[in-house]
Amino acid sequence: MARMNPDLRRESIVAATLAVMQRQGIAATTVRDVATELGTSSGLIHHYVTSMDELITEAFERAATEDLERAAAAVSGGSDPIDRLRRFFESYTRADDDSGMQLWLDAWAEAARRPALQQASRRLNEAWQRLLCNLIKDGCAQGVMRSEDPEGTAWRLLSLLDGLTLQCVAHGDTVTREQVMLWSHRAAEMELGLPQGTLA
Amino acid sequence: MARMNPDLRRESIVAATLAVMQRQGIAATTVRDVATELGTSSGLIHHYVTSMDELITEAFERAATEDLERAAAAVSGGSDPIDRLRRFFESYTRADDDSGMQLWLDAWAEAARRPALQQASRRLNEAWQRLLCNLIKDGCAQGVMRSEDPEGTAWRLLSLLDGLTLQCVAHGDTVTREQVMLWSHRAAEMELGLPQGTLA
DNA sequence: GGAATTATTGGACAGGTGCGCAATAGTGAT
DNA sequence: ATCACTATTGCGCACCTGTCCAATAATTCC
Repeated sequence: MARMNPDLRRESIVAATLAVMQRQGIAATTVRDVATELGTSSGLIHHYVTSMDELITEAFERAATEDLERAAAAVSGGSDPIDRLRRFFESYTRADDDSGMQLWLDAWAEAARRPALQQASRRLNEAWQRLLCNLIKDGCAQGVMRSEDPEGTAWRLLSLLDGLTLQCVAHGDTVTREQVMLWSHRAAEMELGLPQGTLA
Repeated sequence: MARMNPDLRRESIVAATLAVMQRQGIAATTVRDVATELGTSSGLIHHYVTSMDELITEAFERAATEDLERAAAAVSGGSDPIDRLRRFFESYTRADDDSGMQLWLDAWAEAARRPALQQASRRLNEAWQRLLCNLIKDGCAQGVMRSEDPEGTAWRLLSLLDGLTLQCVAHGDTVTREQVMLWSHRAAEMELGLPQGTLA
């Protein structure tokens, strides 16, 4: 393989790791698979990374951070709090792609056994909650939403979304994507004192 | 190891597998670990079981089925629908033990890659939903609960519980057990038209 | 140009994996 | 007491795992 700028090489290794993780799952991702994905030797991976655990954590962190930033960007483009909330739900339930949620399922399951991964997973989950929570606080300040406990409201809406989406991704069709959308919209309307159908 | 009745031996193998799974996680459960747990040789396991996948699926199915039956028994001991619903929540959030939920996290993550496990996980998830759904229908028929869509209500309450409990188990304390209890109670009261505090 | 640096290779290492199989040792029937 | 039966053993097989390291090749600096 052609010699490459160290920073770019590191990038490409993380990207390849992520691709393998999404295809095979976190637990089944090996150094050799990453090397093959990249078209290089396995020794090269360890020249840039001290352990497999570190690499996996970094790849997960990268993917989850990008998803979060994409959502934050979509939200901040909204014209008002209601519109921003609508955009939040849209970017959370990306109908075209299960692999993002599958990665989260893997991370939650592995968290108990991989401290570094747990830390990353926890930090990013809290960041999602904060994004939603700030959005709600804004809506309350502007008088278009009502919530006695924005922190709790954010956790409840996020957990409902997680629980419902989980059913879609893990089991196929116990719950449909349309139901996830409809039900989480209605829950948000109830929680925030919005007229039914506001988010539809 | 002493010779044993084949049926009992099979039982003991599944039980040992479950113990290892709860300690180390589904993905990290090996034939040799099960044999050691049991105090026998690894060859014996394969004399009763054709593949490791089959064994793991069977052990998960066993554990989840027992949990479900325990919950069903607790529920059916309730004096009226409200009491039964209270018992449902109590048996779902067993504060003393994370290992049950950890097993579900593992199962949901592995489901996409292990068809047999997916089938079991899905079937048992649906059975939990049915237990709750029947409880709600009963309550509606007796006029003490209100729900336009018991099926959907059951999925929403279950998913909220899953999403919240997931945070407890995977991340430690992003959400506390008290919050899981309080918030799921309140959600049920809202969904079913019960006065606030009915389930406390 | 030559020299120093370092990205990259490919294989060695110790250990772990599921599975299969001949040999052994209990058990119950005759 | 001898038989057929089978539960149980313990090891062998081929393969996979993360990690390490000497050798090689490409690059940069002087």
